[in-house]
Amino acid sequence: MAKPSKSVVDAWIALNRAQRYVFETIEAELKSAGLPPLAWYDVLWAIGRAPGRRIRMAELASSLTVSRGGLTKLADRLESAGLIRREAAEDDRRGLYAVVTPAGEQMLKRMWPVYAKVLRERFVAPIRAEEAAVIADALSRR
Amino acid sequence: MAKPSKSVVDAWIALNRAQRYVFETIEAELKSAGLPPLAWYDVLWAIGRAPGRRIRMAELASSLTVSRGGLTKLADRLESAGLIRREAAEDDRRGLYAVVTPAGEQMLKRMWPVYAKVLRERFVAPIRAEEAAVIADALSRR
DNA sequence: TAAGATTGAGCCTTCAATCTTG
DNA sequence: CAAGATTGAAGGCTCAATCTTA
Repeated sequence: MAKPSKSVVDAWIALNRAQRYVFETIEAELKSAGLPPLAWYDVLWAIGRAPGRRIRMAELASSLTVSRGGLTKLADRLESAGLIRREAAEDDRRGLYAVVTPAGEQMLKRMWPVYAKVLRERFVAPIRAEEAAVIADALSRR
Repeated sequence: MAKPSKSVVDAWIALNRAQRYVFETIEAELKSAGLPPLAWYDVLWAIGRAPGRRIRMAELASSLTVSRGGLTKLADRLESAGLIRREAAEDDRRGLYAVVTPAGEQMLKRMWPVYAKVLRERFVAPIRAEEAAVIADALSRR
């Protein structure tokens, strides 16, 4: 029974370290700029991407790979901060649409440069562009 | 000011998805085999790697990239389960060494096949070996 | 006063139970 | 009864405060 070779385990460890390192740097930079955590960016971005710039809670949860209960509470925090709104679905009274408010749009624009800067300095710079392409391609293949 | 190109952001997103996917599969397989979470494996493995097969709490924490407080509690759980032991350091009465018990060694041996199987099937198979090498190399370069 | 380790508070997440509507 | 969403309980993490020894 073939075990994963050492280099594969190394790749897995490296994947974890790299992910953690970049993520923690982004979080630290956002915090020191007085901005909300990356998870908030993801929510705002995912809603904005959806057709009609609105999305059902359940669908948003699965696109963010977070549990439904988790999204409900995450959305509560964003809504308290005035960055999103939940609107009743006109055709299905069980459902809600998440929508980005103007303040949410603003926040997205303020967060992006910080986020982008970290990706540029800690992800693009140390990892060459061609490698990034290989990684993106390989990791997407599932 | 150059923004990260689309492919770099794609690589970052892919990195996150891949890491999460493999991690969650490992956790699910361990759980369904009645075994402890991956974090426990990491602790046991890190102690076993250290010179003398023992390691100070603070050093263990930093090698696992977890906070000291977090490690104290994680170690509490492993110790309650009889997998590790904390021994007083003979030369510095402030310090403790974490040591793996025989039951801990056993556990490591039971967890590895499950862990390895997921890496083989979900990480090695979809990502080709040469790519894994590129990824390991690129991601380690920091 | 600093360093090793632990503790308590607070935050965020998941899971299972609940409520409402289809 | 099933599906969308929320709620409460429990688990685990971080941070700051604390205790002990150097």
